[in-house]
Amino acid sequence: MPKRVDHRERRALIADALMRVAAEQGLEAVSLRHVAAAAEVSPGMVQHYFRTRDEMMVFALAVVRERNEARIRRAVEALGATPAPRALLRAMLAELLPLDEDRRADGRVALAFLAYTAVRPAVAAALYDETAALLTFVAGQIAAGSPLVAAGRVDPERAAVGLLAVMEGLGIYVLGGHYPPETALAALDAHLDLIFGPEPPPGAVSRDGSGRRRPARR
Amino acid sequence: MPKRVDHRERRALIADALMRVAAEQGLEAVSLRHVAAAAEVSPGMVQHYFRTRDEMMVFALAVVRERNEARIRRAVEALGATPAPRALLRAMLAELLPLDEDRRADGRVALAFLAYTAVRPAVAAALYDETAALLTFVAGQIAAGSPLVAAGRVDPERAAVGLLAVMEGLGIYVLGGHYPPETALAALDAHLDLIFGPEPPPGAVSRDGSGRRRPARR
DNA sequence: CTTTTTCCAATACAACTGCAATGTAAAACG
DNA sequence: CGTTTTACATTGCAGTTGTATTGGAAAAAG
Repeated sequence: MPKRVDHRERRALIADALMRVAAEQGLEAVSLRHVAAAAEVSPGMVQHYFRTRDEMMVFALAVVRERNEARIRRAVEALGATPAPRALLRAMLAELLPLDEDRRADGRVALAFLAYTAVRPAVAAALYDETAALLTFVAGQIAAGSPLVAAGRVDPERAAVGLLAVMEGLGIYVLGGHYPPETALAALDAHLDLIFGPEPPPGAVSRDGSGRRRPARR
Repeated sequence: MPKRVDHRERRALIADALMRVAAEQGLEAVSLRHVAAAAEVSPGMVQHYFRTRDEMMVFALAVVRERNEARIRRAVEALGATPAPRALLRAMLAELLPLDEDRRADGRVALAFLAYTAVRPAVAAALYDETAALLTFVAGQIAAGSPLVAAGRVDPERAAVGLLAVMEGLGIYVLGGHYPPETALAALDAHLDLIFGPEPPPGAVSRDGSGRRRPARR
């Protein structure tokens, strides 16, 4: 056997360059030569690891998903064991919002892929599982943490759909520059207020570390 | 003066073809020749009315905005005079969701433009005003219609941001095929339930024609 | 009629695209 | 050592892109 290189490392290097190109100029600018230039390698090398452009796209989409997953995991683990459901959800969803430049860049790519998969149903299927998994997790947290569920005022699954939609929508508005990050966070907290109901009466012990109930205006 | 044709009509014809191309194959497939073929005219004619591709894009973006605006207007006017705020919002937002094939097609184009403008900040500014106007309108309806506002449990502006985000996010999930339309509608209704609070006690007259509180599961 | 102005068609061109084919260097194996 | 297999680099090619240019047809104005 001849010269051996770490295949995964090379692909990661290229995918990284691809992400930069896509974040800066959009997915339509992702071409063999552009990516090669961004990665500072020869076009031939890119072609060696990705025989076709579609192959590159599929891999890049997987990278986007992995990054999101890693973000979620990190945010959740940072909370320690047995965090309060509301704090958990808040940390998780806030982590997925494009609140700094890194996440903005990833968000632009993710948005581009959303549009990309909208006209390529075959590729879109790769995203179903992620959403479904996230959905049942969020629904579980709501069911476990919101007193309004027992009162029959909140349906966990429907609320989870809405909560994820809020996150997604806020992300898009922030990416588009319609809202500043603080507004998005405020809206997210307000929505969590709605789902988890008013604060318990004074005297009760609150284990919720995140949700001050009336943050300063704007 | 020579041969005279209706300039606006021609541009509308071309824009219509452009929308079809964009809806079926994505914005990146929108080229002079593709659009010309879809409109069944010569490429030269397209070039005569849109000297550059960017000019075409800008016009198409305006078309998308106009269609949305027209949809909103129609939905609102269909409710007659002085509709209940909640019913008004529900009709408006439901109209903006991609629930049938026409709206799905428009939605795909709108989504593509979202990604498009995300890497072209100059063009994105055209969308600010629309969101801002919609936002203040929605906030006003919430302030006028939700008893929770007076109780200090709901901040109209924040709730409006969240409500629009829910709509946007649900639209994206539906477009991506993650949820069927009914799930999106159910989540929208559930969210309106949260904002507008529980139904008034029996005996009070409800003028809300749309929001049954517990629609059948799935 | 002629002139003038608009509408549009056709063509040309340089730049780019994805992809295939070919060539070369080097490292592991026998 | 040589052989073989992998890793890349280079080049070529057909197709598409946006845009400029050119030319002609047709209609209104004189």
